[in-house]
Amino acid sequence: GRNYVIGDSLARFKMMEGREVLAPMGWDAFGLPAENAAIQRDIHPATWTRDNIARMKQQFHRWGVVYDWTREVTSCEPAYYRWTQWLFLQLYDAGLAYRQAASVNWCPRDRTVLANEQVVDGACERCGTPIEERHLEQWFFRITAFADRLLDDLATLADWPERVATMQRNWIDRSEGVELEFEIAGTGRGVRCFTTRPDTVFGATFLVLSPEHPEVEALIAGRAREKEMREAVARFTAQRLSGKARTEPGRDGVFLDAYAVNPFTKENIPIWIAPYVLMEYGTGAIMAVPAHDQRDFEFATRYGLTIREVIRPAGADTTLPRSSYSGDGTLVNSGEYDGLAQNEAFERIAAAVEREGRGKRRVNYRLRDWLISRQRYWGAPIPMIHCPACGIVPVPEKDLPVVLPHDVDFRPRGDGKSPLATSDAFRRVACPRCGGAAARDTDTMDTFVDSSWYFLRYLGPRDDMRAFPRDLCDAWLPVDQYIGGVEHAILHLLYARFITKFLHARGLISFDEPFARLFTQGMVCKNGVKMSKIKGNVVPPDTIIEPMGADTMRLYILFCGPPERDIEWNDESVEGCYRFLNRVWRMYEANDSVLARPLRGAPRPEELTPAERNLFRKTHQTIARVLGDVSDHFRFNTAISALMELSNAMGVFLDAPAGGEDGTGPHRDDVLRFAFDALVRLLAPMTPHICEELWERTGHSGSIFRMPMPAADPAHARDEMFDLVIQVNSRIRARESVPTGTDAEQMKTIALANPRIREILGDTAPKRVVVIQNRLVNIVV
RNA sequence: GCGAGAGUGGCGGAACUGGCAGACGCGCUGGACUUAGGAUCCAGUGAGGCAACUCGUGGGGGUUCGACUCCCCCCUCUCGCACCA
Repeated sequence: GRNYVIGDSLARFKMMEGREVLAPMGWDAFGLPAENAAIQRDIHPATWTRDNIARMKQQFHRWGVVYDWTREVTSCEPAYYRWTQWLFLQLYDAGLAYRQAASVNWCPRDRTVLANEQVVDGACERCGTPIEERHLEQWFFRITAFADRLLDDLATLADWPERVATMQRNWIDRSEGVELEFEIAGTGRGVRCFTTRPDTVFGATFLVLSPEHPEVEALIAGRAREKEMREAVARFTAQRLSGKARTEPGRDGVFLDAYAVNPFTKENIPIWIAPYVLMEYGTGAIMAVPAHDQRDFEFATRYGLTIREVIRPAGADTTLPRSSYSGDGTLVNSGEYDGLAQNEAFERIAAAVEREGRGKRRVNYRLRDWLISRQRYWGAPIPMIHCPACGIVPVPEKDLPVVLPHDVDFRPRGDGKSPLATSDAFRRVACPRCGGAAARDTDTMDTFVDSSWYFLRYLGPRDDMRAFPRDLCDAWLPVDQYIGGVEHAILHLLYARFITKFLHARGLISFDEPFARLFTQGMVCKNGVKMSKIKGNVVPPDTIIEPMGADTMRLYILFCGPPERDIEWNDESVEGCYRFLNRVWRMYEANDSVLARPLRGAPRPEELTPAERNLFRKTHQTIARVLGDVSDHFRFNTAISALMELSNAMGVFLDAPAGGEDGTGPHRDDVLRFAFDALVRLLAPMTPHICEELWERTGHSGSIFRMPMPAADPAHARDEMFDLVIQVNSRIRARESVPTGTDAEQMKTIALANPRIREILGDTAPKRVVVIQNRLVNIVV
């Protein structure tokens, strides 16, 4: 709920600052969590989802969180997913949606495939079940075509948290290098290796292939140690599937009794297989340079393979290193390249490789294409048709949406097929191309497809002619302020960026990033752990709202810490917020005869008594602080403490006698009205209910949220006097009240004349006197 | 291992550009009003001395008249990535 409270308070605040605010809400309603919950309760996912939406809407209402409900979108409604399907067709048309047999992540419990991004530590992100590997035909989106732009444009997202940008950078993980072919001695075949360090090629003293590398079979077959080698391959594969290889990185390996030729040294170098080389990355084979790669070094050490130093750090004359060296240096033992700086050698060797046709420069990414098909019921059907005559045929745009049938056995099956496959009514279709009998694709799309474009739909939520109105999107988007949790750092936020870039590249929108500013709020914890239903440590909002009101809950959430940090829930601190709101209310009640009439014209400071001027000034100071804290940095916590200070100052003011030295004068009521008016307006975005009520009771008509924020006048916020701190050798020895703006020379005189200071100094002459205007004097002796 | 963030009273947290450390709130102590207080109000509240003063922002160095803030080294915690060639 923290997310919504921050967002709502900010939206209300920006409105009162005079901004045009669009705060919409949508339901990412398809997907596994809803579907699993529904299956568990034996009800239809549609029913479960509808009830949940109703419940959450009611929650928002109770919290005082308002959205523009005329723009509500729901991803599981045909009116929405029709356009998700349209998006699929756009990608297909552009050649960016393709079907491929691939070894995929299969969750045996959810009975579906998962995207790489949804696999955490070898287990299903949702249910924690270890994933299995399956070989299936699946739909992919070619996100890798945008890898460079997704990576490079992170630099333009200045208002994104560094943390999130870094996570995306790591995820995409671009590396530049060379793909180089090594000939297998005596066969005429070759093995291609990707390396980011072509400059170390003279130090490549062996090759390592992934156990799944296609060349392995040919190398093993018919060899003397064939049986031993096959067993090793099986063992390595088992290790990888069990996830052991991830958690216990080892340096196991087996020599294949075969050699390759290093194209630069012309030596025969042994070929090994080892599980530390991954088939999924690069070419599934590496040239091992033990002197300059720690993994290769450990491997070579274990099996007694040659370690040849080819990069020497400046100023050092090491021979064989005790560990690998991956830093800068110049080349040695590298023939004609000896003496070159490492980066120079990179270029020269890469050029030589290309010239001689042994390979080419290449860029590799860790990012893989996005696997989007799911063998589950609760999702948008993939708008494709399989025709025995024509092959794969897209559903014509005019036939969208492909409606998800309601009456289907929606439980997942174990055979790798979608529940939709059981529905003949759904599956059977005439081929749009030849008219013959054909079958619909029965998989559904990953929910992250639904949520990758929803922000466009907010500009035309009921439009049934197009997915989004371009003119409005160009005017309003990208989203000015996105507020969410870090958990979306790579999944949702990367996909949404990809789709936006795709639509931009296709000329359908004129911006190419979806979210200009991103704010990731911290988690709410209790007893040190994240509040979650699974942990069972959730404080139900109603236990706060029932006795103390929604405003108290909102205020506490905003007050208890900076919004980007995690907060620790504390029941007792909540009551402090409740007390504050009660104090404000009682202050109104005790002065209702004064406050019932609104202020007409701000008080003029020159007509006020000192006590009145104090409160008047404090009010201006508070306005400045609150506007500054909230507007730029969402620092509601310090804004609220400023408002508490103002309320405390008003308490003191109300206790002041009429007349006299410290008393109030004829303008008392106006000063009080001015302060109370500011307090209520500044507080309103955070605690809307009580402030709206107070606004009405203090003689105003119309909603407070149609009113502007009060403005701070720096001239009126300025303190008349300040505490001059007098230090001797940087230790505070005295202080004196002095008019603001007293010049440096005067400050020095005052400090040196201070009796306490004279006593301390005696007849020692100051060596130096440091004066900081409006702050302090430091006398160095 | 790599990357990001954090470390301040009993607790959550303040401190602008290097200038009064601990704002604001919680808790605690004492008092007032009360049949009562878990309501409200007042006072106090970093530690030691109980005065003058001294010590205090994870630890150790440094720069400076002056460091929570800047620089170097180290420790701890949280999060993310992790055999990416």
